[in-house]
Amino acid sequence: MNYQIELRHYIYFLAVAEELHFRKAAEKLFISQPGLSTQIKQLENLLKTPLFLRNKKKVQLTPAGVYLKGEVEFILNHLNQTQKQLKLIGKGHLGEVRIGFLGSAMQNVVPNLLLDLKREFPQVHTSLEELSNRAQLHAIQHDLLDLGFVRLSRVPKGLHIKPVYEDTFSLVLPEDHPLEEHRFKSISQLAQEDFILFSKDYSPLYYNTVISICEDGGFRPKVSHKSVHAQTIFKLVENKLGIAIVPTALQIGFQMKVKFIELKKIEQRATLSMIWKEDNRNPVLQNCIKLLFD
Amino acid sequence: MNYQIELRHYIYFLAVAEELHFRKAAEKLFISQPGLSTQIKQLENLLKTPLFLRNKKKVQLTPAGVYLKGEVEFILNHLNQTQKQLKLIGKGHLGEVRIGFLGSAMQNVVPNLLLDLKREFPQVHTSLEELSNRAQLHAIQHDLLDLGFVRLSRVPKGLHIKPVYEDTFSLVLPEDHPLEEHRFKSISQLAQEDFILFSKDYSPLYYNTVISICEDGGFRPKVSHKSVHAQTIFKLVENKLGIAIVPTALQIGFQMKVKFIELKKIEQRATLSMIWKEDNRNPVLQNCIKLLFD
DNA sequence: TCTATTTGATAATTCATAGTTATTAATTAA
DNA sequence: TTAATTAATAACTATGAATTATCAAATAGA
Repeated sequence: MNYQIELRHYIYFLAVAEELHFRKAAEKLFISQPGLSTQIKQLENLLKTPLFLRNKKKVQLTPAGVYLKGEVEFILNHLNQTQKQLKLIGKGHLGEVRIGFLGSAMQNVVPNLLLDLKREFPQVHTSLEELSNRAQLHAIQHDLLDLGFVRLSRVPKGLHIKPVYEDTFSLVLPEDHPLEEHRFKSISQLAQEDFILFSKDYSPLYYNTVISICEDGGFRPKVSHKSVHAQTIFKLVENKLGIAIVPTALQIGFQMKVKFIELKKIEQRATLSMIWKEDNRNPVLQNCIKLLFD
Repeated sequence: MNYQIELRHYIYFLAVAEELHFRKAAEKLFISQPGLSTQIKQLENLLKTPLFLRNKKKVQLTPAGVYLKGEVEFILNHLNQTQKQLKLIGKGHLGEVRIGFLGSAMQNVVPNLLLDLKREFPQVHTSLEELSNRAQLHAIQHDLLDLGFVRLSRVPKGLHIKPVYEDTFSLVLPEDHPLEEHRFKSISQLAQEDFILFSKDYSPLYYNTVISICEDGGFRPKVSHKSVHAQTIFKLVENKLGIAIVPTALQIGFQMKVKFIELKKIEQRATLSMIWKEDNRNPVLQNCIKLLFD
């Protein structure tokens, strides 16, 4: 007499409480009547409370039995519901992804992903945070983030990286700059200008790419300012403190007195990549990755 | 592979989820480690969802596991409470309510409720526990508590909140403090004093209210100490380590060398609210709620 | 009153499986 | 490299759930 109450006891109890008849309840449970009788008696012993009054020809619930019936119904329901939810979570149809991104990813890739997610898995929550490349790396490695959108060519061990979007670069010039789009031939025309760039720290890949675009044009750019915000860079250009080269996607969504000249012929591209941790087991993440490659 | 999930599985799961270590969990359960391993694996098969990530030296919960842990905590607590209630009913008592409260509720609201309960339902048992706002929220959500008395303005989904008592605030000053009640005009007279407050963690609403009382008086209070016990706060004031602002009800029942000045003109009030879970099934709880609103 | 029938409980038995011990493979730390 | 520690696997043991067979008590019909 040293055992434990199990769900079996409650399930059997509920059957008897519903049928008020041991043989019928046993049939419904596909077990024999004596087995049921002993299990119910066991339950009563374990709870130290009689649940049924049986006077040989009539079975009825005690007040304690009535109370327990209600509770058992509730608990078994709750357990069922829990199991259903659990399966959804396991399949990634229910849950949360935490996404980090560079400002320039917000023009295009991230909003599309969010729309697709909403459509396919309406039960999935997303949390979004604009972060630098470096901050995203750190957050992903420390499990503060599931998915990042960065401009990097390589990534530390343990992380995956996959390019998702390639963009040309565009020149950013003050509106009244003498150089017009139809007269633009080569980057070398800008050898004497001051350049404003995203800081090397914010995105080393971007930084080096811009430098190499200029070097391919035969000069080393004079860098006058560095910034981490597109807004700031455009403002500086507007005020004629220099010119800039940025991923083309960035020009959407800003109202500034600047003009853009897309560098179509230049082979360097701004590559936006998706990064995540190899052993991240968030099932929602797997669905995000699938969504982005179908 | 045709068996059923039993409570045993959930109890074992919870132990592993808490320890994140199979051997230690097995010890706590007084069973062998291999037995535990097979039961957990069985549970995962039955639920068709992995609950743990085990890479031989580290055990951690999957998102599904995290969810299940919360649910299992709730269900096991609920079952425990049901068994307790059942025994009381079996003995002819009506049941039990478990009440949590902030210290300041003990001066007034809670004792009255207890007296009313005793008069109307002498068969009902009560268990009382002094807890912080946060601890009460947690306990109510996990069915460790039926009713809480807190100072909060809002409450998570699934819980009900109802204000039960509004109190003015009072200044607490050392007995020989130069400021006398009849010469008190405005809180701004105290701009230079050090303040002792209940810690923000204990009751964020209280904390912010006191800060805003001072800011309405035109200054930002210097906070020198924080505490979670009225006793301690009064002792600190007595020893001239600062002054305090507390709900007026608190002054009853302490013998200290401090004086109180009620802030009658100040619009902020200390609101004590009652909270409970929407789907709490304790029948006695409904009676408590009725008692407090008649 | 005497059967016949139906109820839940008891007794003896069987058998499924929870839990055991012994061992292994993988990982980390020294 | 070795030593120590982890969780998983394999073979087994023994607990106790469930079975069959039976009983005693209650009801209903003749």
